[in-house]
Amino acid sequence: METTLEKARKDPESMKGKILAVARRMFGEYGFHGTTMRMLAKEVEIDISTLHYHWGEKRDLYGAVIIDINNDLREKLMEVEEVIHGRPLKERVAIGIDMMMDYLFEHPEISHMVMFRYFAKTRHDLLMDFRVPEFTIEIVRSMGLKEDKENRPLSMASILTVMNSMHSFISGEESFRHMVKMKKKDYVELVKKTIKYIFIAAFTQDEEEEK
Amino acid sequence: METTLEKARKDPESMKGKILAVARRMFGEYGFHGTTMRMLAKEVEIDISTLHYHWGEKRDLYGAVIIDINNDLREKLMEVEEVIHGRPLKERVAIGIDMMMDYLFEHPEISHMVMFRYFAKTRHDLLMDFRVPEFTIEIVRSMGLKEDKENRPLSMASILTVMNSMHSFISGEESFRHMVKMKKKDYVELVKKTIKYIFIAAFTQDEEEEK
DNA sequence: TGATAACTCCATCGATTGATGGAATCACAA
DNA sequence: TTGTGATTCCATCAATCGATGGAGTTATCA
Repeated sequence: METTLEKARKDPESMKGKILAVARRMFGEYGFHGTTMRMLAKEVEIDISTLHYHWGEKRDLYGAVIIDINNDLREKLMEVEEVIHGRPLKERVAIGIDMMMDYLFEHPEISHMVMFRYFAKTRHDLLMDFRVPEFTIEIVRSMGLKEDKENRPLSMASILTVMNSMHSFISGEESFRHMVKMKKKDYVELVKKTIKYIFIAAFTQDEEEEK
Repeated sequence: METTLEKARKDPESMKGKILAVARRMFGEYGFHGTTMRMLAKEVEIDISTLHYHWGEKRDLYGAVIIDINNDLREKLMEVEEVIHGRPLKERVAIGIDMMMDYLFEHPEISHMVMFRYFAKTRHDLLMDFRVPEFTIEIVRSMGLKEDKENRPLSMASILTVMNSMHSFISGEESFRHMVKMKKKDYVELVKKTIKYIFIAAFTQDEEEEK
């Protein structure tokens, strides 16, 4: 049976699709409690009961948003992996960062949602998680970092650090861009440059030492 | 005249002080909309109207929390600066990270609140900001990073990256610790080790090249 | 001791929240 | 056209939200 989420993903122009898109954006900006069903309804220009008709209760819609973003992230990561496969480490890091940053800047609600899930609690238990553990391990493998028992935690934590740094600059753009007084385009370039500046040096330091 | 916040900071055992401490923790965990006045009252074991008696309306209390945390952060940064002053770059970075991580792990609500202010919006306008721009510039100066017109944005963005990485691992401990399957103590050590592994290499790469 | 201020809680308010029943409308196959 | 299911909206609900008035209690000091 086709689920509501599958319908919404297949046809973004449908009512279910429109609602899902708005929910991604609003839940990302205001969080679960900060977003009201009436805000969502008003944004889609429908009645609040139409919202419930399509998606059931609030937490179901929120859960659908998380699953939806999980799917998007997985697709993107696989795409990145195909491109960087076989290249030298320095290139793998640089290309991976560039591709992910371009993608996340186009879909900032992904970073917003990920940050919210990591760092905020909800009054009710919403037991739906991003698949970050699996993703992290896959990236460690894809990047060819050390996976022996000794170094595996360091590798995983390093990947988490670079992912979090990306999400931070995307999600916190409003705060940080004002801070460096830049226009959108320059901010994007600065952030990409900075993250590559930091993490290429970090990830290649062992290779450099061996030379 | 002594403000309510000053009283609360001066005497943490007073009712105002207790409320402020609980508010820091709860607002940090659940955010502005996720925290209700009744939750706070219940946690302090007082009536909700006693809450209003001491702190006025909700956004005033929230604002006091932000100012309070700003004060704490400023004090800590000055303390770090005193310690690292005059040491070589590699030591400045290592000590700075160690001191800040120890401090933030002791007061995780600081990281929670900072993350919330960066990445989440509220339905109402709460125009109170952390003094991150000033702090960032001070750290760039304290660390002795390049401040010429060419490199200043990169230096600021790099400091933002390391600060955000620290806050991320503190605030996201619940998510990330489960991911690496570690006990608290080991997690703390892993995170400190990882951040130093990454950022010492990053911040000293220009020096290394010059050699 | 008595007067005053500071404090705490009970009861309650109006506004907003998530959610639903049912009538009206639409799309479309028979 | 007619009938049927899908869709949309109006009206409304109970629950919860932030906030307040006022009575009762405690602390302070002359």
